Amino acid sequence: MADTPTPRTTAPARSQTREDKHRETTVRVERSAVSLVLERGFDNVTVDLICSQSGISQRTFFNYFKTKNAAIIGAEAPTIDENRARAFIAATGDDLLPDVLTLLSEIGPRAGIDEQLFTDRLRVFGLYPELMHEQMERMTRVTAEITELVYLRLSRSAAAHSAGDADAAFRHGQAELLTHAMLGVVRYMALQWIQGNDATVGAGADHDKSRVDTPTLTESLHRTVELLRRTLSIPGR
Amino acid sequence: MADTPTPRTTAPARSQTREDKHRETTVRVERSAVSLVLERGFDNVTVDLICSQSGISQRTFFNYFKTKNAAIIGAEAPTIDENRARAFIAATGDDLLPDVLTLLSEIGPRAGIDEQLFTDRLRVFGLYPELMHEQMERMTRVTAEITELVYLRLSRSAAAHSAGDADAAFRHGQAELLTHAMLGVVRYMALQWIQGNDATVGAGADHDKSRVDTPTLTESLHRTVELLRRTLSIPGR
DNA sequence: AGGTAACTTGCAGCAACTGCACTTTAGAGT
DNA sequence: ACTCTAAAGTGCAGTTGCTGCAAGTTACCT
Repeated sequence: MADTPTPRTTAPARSQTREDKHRETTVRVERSAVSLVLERGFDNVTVDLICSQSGISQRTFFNYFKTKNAAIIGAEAPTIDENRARAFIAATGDDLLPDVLTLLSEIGPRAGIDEQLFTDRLRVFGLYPELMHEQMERMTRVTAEITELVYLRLSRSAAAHSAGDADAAFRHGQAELLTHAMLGVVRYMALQWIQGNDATVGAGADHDKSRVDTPTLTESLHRTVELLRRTLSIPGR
Repeated sequence: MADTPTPRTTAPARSQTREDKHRETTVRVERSAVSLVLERGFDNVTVDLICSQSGISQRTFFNYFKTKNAAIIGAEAPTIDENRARAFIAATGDDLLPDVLTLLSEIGPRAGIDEQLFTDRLRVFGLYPELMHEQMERMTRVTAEITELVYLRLSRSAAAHSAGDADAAFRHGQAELLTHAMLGVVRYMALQWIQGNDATVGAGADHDKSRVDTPTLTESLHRTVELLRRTLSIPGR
């Protein structure tokens, strides 16, 4: 993404460039939205409330976010990191499943995201499943891209012994199927993770807002992959 | 719920029992909604329009359906058929994957549904993915039940050589994971199917509303299972 | 300093949805 | 057949999410 290409002619240490301001208000509003939902419940939070809390007009709110929910679950549309995508295709063909999972789980939590906001949002997801579903739905928007990547990877590892059109079509089907199945697994992971987080939150007293032992994405990823491996060996016997 | 236990004292061939009427108007409104969306586009169909078309007041509409979308995608909450559930658990442990898939794909299209309405709705799903997502989301509501069933099935086939608590927990994890993964596969199937249907619809002229060669649920199910089998043998090598 | 385009905002309005109070009607008892 | 009651249908008023338009305000460039 190259965060600040600064195409401006003069690019000194300006105090408040336009984009900075935009990002700033975006996160400010999102924080307001999330914390308001947490403390008053979804139904008792109106857009107007979020607005006054964030110091913007309602009209501006809807310039920033398409919907009220978008402010809560996050404005940024989930996308795939170019580099990771490249790495994914280039990797050796053996550990496909875990690789796909990794790729998928990395489109959710974006890089430089506000830590507090992130965990709060997670708690919101735990409380209001519909919102999480919406988030998952947004993730499925990139299904096509993922499928393409999986297809490329499959083609790479199979290049040696098959190159017919039929095979290509077949592999495309595989890619699609695999992607959807793995998306389901990601959903499982997300649920597990949220549950785990909720538990630790519940266990620790209110004052303990410091970092508890969050299971780490990589950890639960490994666990899931292992479980998946052991599970999938069953049906074929 | 044993569809017509008729707890009434007098249960002769009454012309229009209360429930009959309710079901009747329900389907009437749903038909109006779906066909209106098809001919005018989602955004150009208001609840008021659907109401006047169906001869009910708006207030009544919202007594029948929770939301506008509910009228379009169908009011009936997807549930699992008791008998099928029983059969699923009782089945031999070998063909788990296809069985789960079958079970899942049968919670969508309900038994005695209006044929025309069904296919029209499918076309709507093709046109407006958000609606299909909503439908899928409703399906995921029964995740817990499915998971339980899968768990029971797993336990049955594994009963011989393991009964520890740890094993039970493990199997529960498996069940959950499997359910979510298979839900993803169902999503894949649904998409494939809709695509196929759209194609045939596009090919046939407008007047040809008779039954074309719809791929049949069982057919595409078999194909999917086969593909799944062949695909899953890859990652483990 | 001045100008232009982007950002912000108020306002007016539509559509989804809800609570409340009232009428209508189906179904049970007599 | 008549009544009585509870359920179902309806009108109305109000809230909330969201949009278009026409201004005002601000940032940035020359």
